Amino acid sequence: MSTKPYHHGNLRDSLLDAAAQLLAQNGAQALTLREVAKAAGVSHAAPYHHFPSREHLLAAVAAQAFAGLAAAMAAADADGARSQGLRLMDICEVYVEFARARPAQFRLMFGPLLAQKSRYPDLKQAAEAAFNVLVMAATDFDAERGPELALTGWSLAHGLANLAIDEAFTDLPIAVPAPAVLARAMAARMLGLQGGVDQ
Amino acid sequence: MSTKPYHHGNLRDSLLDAAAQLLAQNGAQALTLREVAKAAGVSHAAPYHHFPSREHLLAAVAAQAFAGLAAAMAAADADGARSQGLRLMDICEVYVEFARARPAQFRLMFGPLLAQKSRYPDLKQAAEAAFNVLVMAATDFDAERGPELALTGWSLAHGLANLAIDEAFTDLPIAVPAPAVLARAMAARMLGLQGGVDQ
DNA sequence: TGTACATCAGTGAACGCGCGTTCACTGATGTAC
DNA sequence: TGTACATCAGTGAACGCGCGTTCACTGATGTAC
Repeated sequence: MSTKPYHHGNLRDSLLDAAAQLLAQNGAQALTLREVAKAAGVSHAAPYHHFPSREHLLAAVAAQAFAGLAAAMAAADADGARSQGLRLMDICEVYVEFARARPAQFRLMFGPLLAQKSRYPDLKQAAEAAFNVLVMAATDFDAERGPELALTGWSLAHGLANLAIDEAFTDLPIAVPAPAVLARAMAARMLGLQGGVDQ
Repeated sequence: MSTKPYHHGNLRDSLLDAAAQLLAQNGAQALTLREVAKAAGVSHAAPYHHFPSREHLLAAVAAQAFAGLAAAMAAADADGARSQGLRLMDICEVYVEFARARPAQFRLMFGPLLAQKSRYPDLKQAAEAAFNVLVMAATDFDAERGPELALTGWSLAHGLANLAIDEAFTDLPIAVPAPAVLARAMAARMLGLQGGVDQ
């Protein structure tokens, strides 16, 4: 494996991996096709055999990220030992922590660059699958108000996530708990629960 | 005034105006110093007599935008005929509508480009002033839980605003009310009010 | 009121840079017979 | 099993582009005396 074959064999996946890693390091702005190709060990024109343009590559990276977010939320929802309310709080916390752990991915997923998701069917499908995890969990909690709760919880977690990764909470004139704590407390209040962290 | 004097007289303000307009049209990404200078009717090197760099110009634009947001929120809070709860709902609605009316400005204000606001004291001050409007309104509603309510309301409105301008609500498998309606309903639920739009 | 002169606010040419994308090409692979 | 050949997946040079920034300059302004 130390020799470098002319044909890579799995270049598409290698490019995606390299892009995801560069994205995490430098942000979407600085993610250039040439750097991705270099990180994958191929010439800078090679990616064009696998992606029609830089934006298509970014869309594929975003789709993978949505799959990861959906899996993390589904895992939080699957812990059957906890009440459905606590599971929803878990989901919100997972959402916020996902953003904090991968801020550049998170911005790419929801940001303006890929706003027209209908241009990338795989991306659109992945985004909807993630949202559906939340809708179903909220419907399990309250069959009637499910969609409304999902929208509210999403807004809450999304706002918190964005404010946290954009450093809006630093140097604020009031005391601000850690994002994960905030996420649970806000979710609890939204659900009409007592709002404690450990119940 | 139709003649063009060698000395502009008020170029700094003209550049800010031109930048704000170009920002609204094309987004921060496409806002180049050269375009701003052209829109203001000067050569592309002239801005350097007023701003040390492109980023400083953007920071000044963002500071102005924060002042506008603070003023809009303060106006919503100043309607003394309404209960403090309704005023908080107004503030949330104003926040979301501000984002929808000026999405590029909104992204610039909170986005990663200007995340380190301490590098731009005027910007930092303007951002804090806007936040303080919300904190004070929340404290008027509930003296003890003021800061907590402000953080929750901010997250809610911020998430809603971002999701709305990033088109996350289009083509969703569930019905989604208009952002302004959502903002009021979510704020009402957060405050423990009955949640109607007109009360 | 004039005048010398420092300072300020413009101009326009030029620099270096890295980017996305295209192109003709070449080496490797797979398959029909 | 061989062989001819189409197809695929790379290479590396080149293109055009627009950007932020720098620089020497020049015209306008203001002020001390």
